[in-house]
Amino acid sequence: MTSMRADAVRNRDLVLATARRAMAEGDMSLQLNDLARRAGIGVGTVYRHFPTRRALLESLAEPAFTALLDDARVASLREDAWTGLRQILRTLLVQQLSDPAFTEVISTSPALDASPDTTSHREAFADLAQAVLERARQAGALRLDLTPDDLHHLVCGTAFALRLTPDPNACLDRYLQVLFDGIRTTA
Amino acid sequence: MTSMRADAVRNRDLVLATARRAMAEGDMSLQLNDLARRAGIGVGTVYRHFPTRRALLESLAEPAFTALLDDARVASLREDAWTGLRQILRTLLVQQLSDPAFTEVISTSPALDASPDTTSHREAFADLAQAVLERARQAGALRLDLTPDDLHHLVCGTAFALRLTPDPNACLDRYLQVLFDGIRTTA
DNA sequence: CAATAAACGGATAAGTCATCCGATTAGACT
DNA sequence: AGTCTAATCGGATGACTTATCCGTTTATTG
Repeated sequence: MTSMRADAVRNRDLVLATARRAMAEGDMSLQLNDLARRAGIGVGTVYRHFPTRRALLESLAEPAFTALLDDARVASLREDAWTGLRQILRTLLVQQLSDPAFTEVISTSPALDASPDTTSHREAFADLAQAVLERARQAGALRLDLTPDDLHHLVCGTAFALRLTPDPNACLDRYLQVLFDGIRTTA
Repeated sequence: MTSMRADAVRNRDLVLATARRAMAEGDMSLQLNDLARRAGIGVGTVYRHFPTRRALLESLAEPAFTALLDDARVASLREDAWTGLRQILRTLLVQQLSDPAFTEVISTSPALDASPDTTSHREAFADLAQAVLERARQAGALRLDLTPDDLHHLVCGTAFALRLTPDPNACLDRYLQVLFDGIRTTA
């Protein structure tokens, strides 16, 4: 079994924790040198664990992805496909509002150099979303000209709109409603 | 009359042209040092005309703003307020798809250090939009819980969604329709 | 407790940002 | 045309950020 050395694990977690703290303080720059200094470890160590800003982002987004998947699994089992779809859309918005790293990962085309974890999370979610979407379509009232990708883009767009807002959480359900009404078939 | 020196005007235009060329080539970084080199003028000259990346962006966005205003004036005079509103929303999307600088300016809260031109353009547009919105509301069928700002955010969100797309122009009218249906009153 | 592969850390080369100020020049005035 | 001067120019430069490399240290294994 090829496991990581204890100090490596410790330092990796330390970087992640420091990065989260920095983001919570409003510093989105995620400068790896700066994180190293803040975490009290060497720059080389940080760069070894996270060769790029992007790699760090994906690791930061990991828990949000897990939460999203858990939620989507529940949602996909709901009796009413529309309710399930709504729940998934809402969770996507909520996660984006609460986690900038997740936002950046989910709002970007799957990168070629993405971590295996990120890729598999994306695929797992895409499958769940597609299933719910399919059921919702069969239940009627979903626009015919919307692909799963379209919906993905539109949700990210709605999250973007919310971020422009002075109080995103206050606007969440209103904007979600606009999106939701928009993806119904027009009479 | 306090006019600019001829060489100053020339160099300013040169920087703008160089920046546009760079953006057309897909380089969004707008590094002022780099632009200076490309334009064949001194760094100091570039920084004098455009102290920040933001100032440059606003100048680049100027023509798009003018086009938007021209269009909005026409739209606001239309018989049918809904048609006018739709036209304005569409133009906002089209301009954002064709001009990244405009996109960045319009998708941002009015900055305190914004140029007078940008500020007055924004205000003029806000007035026109508000008027059309008001008429559309009276014509019925517009959600009651949407402020002009909400609509602004949602349009920028839709533009963001379009940018995630492989072929934004192909999706434009589809996504616009989703937005448009979303802002109607639900039955 | 040695052996060693893995991980550490920080000096540093390369690249970017933005300012400052001596040199230059456009435009006004004679 | 020639002179003056305030406006503009340009690039050397210092501060800052990025990312690598490699000698040193340490966790793990038997």
